[in-house]
Amino acid sequence: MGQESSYKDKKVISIGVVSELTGLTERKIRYYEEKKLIYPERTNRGYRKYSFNDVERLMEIADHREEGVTTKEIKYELTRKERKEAKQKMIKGQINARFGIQKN
Amino acid sequence: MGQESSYKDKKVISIGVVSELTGLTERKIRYYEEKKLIYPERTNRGYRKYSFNDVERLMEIADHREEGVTTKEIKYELTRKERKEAKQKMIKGQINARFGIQKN
DNA sequence: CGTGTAAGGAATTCTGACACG
DNA sequence: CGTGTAAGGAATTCTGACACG
Repeated sequence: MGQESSYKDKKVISIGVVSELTGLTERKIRYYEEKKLIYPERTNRGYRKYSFNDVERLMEIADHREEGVTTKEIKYELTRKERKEAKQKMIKGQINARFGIQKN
Repeated sequence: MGQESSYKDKKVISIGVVSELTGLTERKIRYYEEKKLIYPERTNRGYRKYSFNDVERLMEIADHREEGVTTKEIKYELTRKERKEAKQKMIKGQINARFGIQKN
């Protein structure tokens, strides 16, 4: 429970497949990286690798772009959203620490 | 609940990445496919694509091979295991159909 | 049977740049 | 600013085959 993210976060998808999955051109995907909206990893040889989370994020980005939202604004939104989620996670951690299942 | 498999089953990983993930050579991975131990999909251009499930399966195969189990025997084991899981799933489905949450 | 390897070709991905607006 | 495209090179993947055992 609460740790089913292992697959969703693993960076293993090539840009070509991400392009198919999202409908975005590779050019756009690379551009959003340049603008720090997304952070793929790299293989030894420098090929980009994305996670399913990245794919979802790219689809959100695409939706916003279609509505005319600039990359800068999208970045702001995305960052805000992340802070919020990180906070939720932390609170949950604190609760578990006091009332949750003991680890030993 | 019970349908978190979407990522695990999606075929999106190239053979090169699968090779890194499993430690198997591409030759071996292709051979296991030839022997029907695994069923990757293909991109438009014919490149193999694997799921995380396939990766796990390959690691099981690797373990068995290390112990000297032949591909034929492994295939038998894997098939048996699948039948078992399919059965569980079906039973669960029947229970839900009678006592589970209504769909309409 | 299971796996390595060299072979040749086709498709992928990468970067930096010019273009348009 | 956001995206297309042509450019040249490097790395990936594919198949069929020969090798060994």
